Amino acid sequence: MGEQYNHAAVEDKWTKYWAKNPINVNDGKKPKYYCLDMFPYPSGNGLHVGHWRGYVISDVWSRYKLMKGHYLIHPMGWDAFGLPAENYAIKMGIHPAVSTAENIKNIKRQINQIAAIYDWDMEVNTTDPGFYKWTQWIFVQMFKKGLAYEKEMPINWCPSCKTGLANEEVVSGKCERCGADVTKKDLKQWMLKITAYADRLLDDLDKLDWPEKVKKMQTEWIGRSYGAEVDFKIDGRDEAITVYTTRPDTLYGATFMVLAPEHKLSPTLATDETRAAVEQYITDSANKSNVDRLQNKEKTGVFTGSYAINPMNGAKIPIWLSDYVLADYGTGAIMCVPAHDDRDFEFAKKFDIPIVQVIAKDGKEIENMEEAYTEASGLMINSGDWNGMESSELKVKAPHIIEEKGFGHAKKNYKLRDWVFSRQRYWGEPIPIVHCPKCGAVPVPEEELPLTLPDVEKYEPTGTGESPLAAIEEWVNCKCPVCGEAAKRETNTMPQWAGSSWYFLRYVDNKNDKELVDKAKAHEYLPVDMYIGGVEHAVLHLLYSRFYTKFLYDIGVVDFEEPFKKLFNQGMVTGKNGVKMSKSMGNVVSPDDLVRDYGCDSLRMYELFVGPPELDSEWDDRGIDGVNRFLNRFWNLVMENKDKDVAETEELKTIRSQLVDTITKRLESFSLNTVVSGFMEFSNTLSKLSAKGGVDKETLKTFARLLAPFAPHIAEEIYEILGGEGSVFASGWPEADAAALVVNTKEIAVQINGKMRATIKIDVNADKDTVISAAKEAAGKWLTDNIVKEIYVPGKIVNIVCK
RNA sequence: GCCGGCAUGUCGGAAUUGGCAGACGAGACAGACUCAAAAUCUGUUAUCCGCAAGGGUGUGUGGGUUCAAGUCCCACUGCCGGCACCA
Repeated sequence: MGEQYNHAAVEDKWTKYWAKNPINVNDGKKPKYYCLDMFPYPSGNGLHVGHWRGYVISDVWSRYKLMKGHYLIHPMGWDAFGLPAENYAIKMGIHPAVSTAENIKNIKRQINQIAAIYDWDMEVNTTDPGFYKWTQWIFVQMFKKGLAYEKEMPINWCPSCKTGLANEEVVSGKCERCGADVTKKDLKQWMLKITAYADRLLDDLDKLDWPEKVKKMQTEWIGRSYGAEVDFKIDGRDEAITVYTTRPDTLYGATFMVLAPEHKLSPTLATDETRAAVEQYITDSANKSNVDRLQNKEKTGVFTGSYAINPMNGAKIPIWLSDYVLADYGTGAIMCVPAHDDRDFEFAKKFDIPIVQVIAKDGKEIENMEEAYTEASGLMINSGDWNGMESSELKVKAPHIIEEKGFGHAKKNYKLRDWVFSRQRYWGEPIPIVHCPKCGAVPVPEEELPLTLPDVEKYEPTGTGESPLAAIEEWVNCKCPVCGEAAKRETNTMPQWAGSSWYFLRYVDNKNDKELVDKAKAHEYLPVDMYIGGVEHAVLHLLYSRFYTKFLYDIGVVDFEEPFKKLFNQGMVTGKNGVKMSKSMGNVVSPDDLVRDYGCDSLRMYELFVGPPELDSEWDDRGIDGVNRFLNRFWNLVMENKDKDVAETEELKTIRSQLVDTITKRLESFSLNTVVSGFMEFSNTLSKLSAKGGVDKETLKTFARLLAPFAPHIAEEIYEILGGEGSVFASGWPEADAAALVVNTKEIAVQINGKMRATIKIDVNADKDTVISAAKEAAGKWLTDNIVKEIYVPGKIVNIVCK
């Protein structure tokens, strides 16, 4: 037997070789393949084995594409703005730029241990002024197109972080980052009008090769619905309350209305008798945090004392206030049809409001209604001239009827809301806007970008809602770019999402200071062919990136509308019992020691072998011994056979082709865990053949080539030992010999009455009678004289049914 | 509550999509090598009955379709993730 495999020496040798002889080169002829990882936030904790897994998956896929003859775009960068660096600065007094740079250094070291073929010439960092110049530039373009606007609105306020939060950052009423209960605060906020793109964001999902799950989540997040806006006159006043409804067909059944307490008409509806109660209810709702409002399932409400007129039948219906109506969806007011809506039904029952059924169930009116009838099908009743119409048809026609009658119109609505884009924080891109007393909000001229983030003494949020930047007078005070008069800079910064919404465009032209990206380069290398990352970004990051790309398409920066053609979500790696790896749980496994003890190749393969890549997997350190033993066994197999000059037999040729076929199929279907087990199986088979007579070099070489994307170092070494020319990655992806894959004999199972009783060897081309009689012979003792049925599925199975 | 996903040996997980359940690996047990241990190699390892040959049972639960069900259908249970009164 040859020398033992020394992973440290071999891995070091090939790391140096690749540095001198790059394997991913653009000769201008190869088709490009852009494989992108979701870039990391450079946390001080470094990477754990879960982060590693995503990068290994993308590297295996990239190397496979490389061997298939592509030029790879496989870049890496840093999403480095954000709260943790700032909080660390507050705690330790270290500038975020300093701690971030340190963290990047450490994580880059860890990423290099993976031996992924990232092109570091393409590296980007969202905190680099040369990068955020363009993040700011995009904002200015959006401002010019009216997509960035200021709005005074009640925003979510985290009293602990002392900062505003986007709706998306509030998780069940609590701050996404610190877990504190979120309250509300009125602040002037920069907003991005993502809702202007709602239809395109929804409709274009069809074009994407993404997991259905993610598409569905985005669809629901956008939440498009079709209905009508209807005006209800307030009794005794000239004003009307406009409501949005998806069920205009049930208009005759509207027996009351409910307004959100925040609705601007709410305070005006109170009468002398109800004023105290109404004002109390409005105050209470305003003070309630989102948590209380959500936890209290029991509906609350107060009658205003005012009435509205149902425009269809002229009925006087009471107007109520309740916090189950949301101020910021639809019009903040609803018409209530208790007979056909669960929530309205519950409310009507509780407050004893009449219930009028307008759609017949099974052709009849329901006696003693106990729950709302929510089906949109059935004939209309109690509905004047609509009686007898089919409700599902009326639902479509009603908006037009209403429009003709002049008290409403058809309307589309979305759950998607505009994006709150300002943060009262230091560590983010300054929003490039100047507030001039005369000219209003004016963008910083493009030639003055980047508007760099100044140094501050104190990073703490001010607690008043202002950013720490507000304290730097010489930065805040400036001249208006339009009129030249004294003006003040915007002091809010952008959210972390700003940079990550477009970074993938910058990789291919990361040093360009004239344009965000050169058009020719963007056309040549983009869009991204494969995007790999965690499912936690299914909605926000992926939706924002799609929005940005569509906007940049509209202003002619790029010539494609969707950034990511294919998406793969890898599962999480958890600790024992599926517990998420976290510092506080003390179950974080660092890859560093494993790389040192077992080598990069072993860890790469174990990251894949631990479970199906798309599912969560429990990490168990002991499992890595299995793949490590496999690599050593394969090494020993090569050592045994390298000088033997074994002739290629038919059997070996068949095994070789099966190996290529199996690995390629599993790899193509992203079943990376079974690729690894496939390697083990074939290695075991070859070991047995080696003991008998030996294994030919061509087979071992093919094995090494297939192994290369997974365990690149050992594959290179073995390929070289076996006399391969140059890098194994230049050898192309092996092809299976179709002729050798054809098998003539096969062992199949024989079932009697569905129970497996024997196996027989058959000629795959044998006819049914031949196979059946062979089966009868093999399983004769189970047969009776009364044979009911004989089934032969060619090449698969025999089943004989007898009584 | 709604929408997804999952459920297979002691453990992680396979099963060509309806065709021999438990591949591959971990762990455990036994043996070889060794003064000894580690490493390595060989074997056993779902479960029940049986000395054995052999047979029965078995993929969360209950039913169904089928020659044949881990896989399809119906009902249910448990766990994980997402959304949370969206009119």
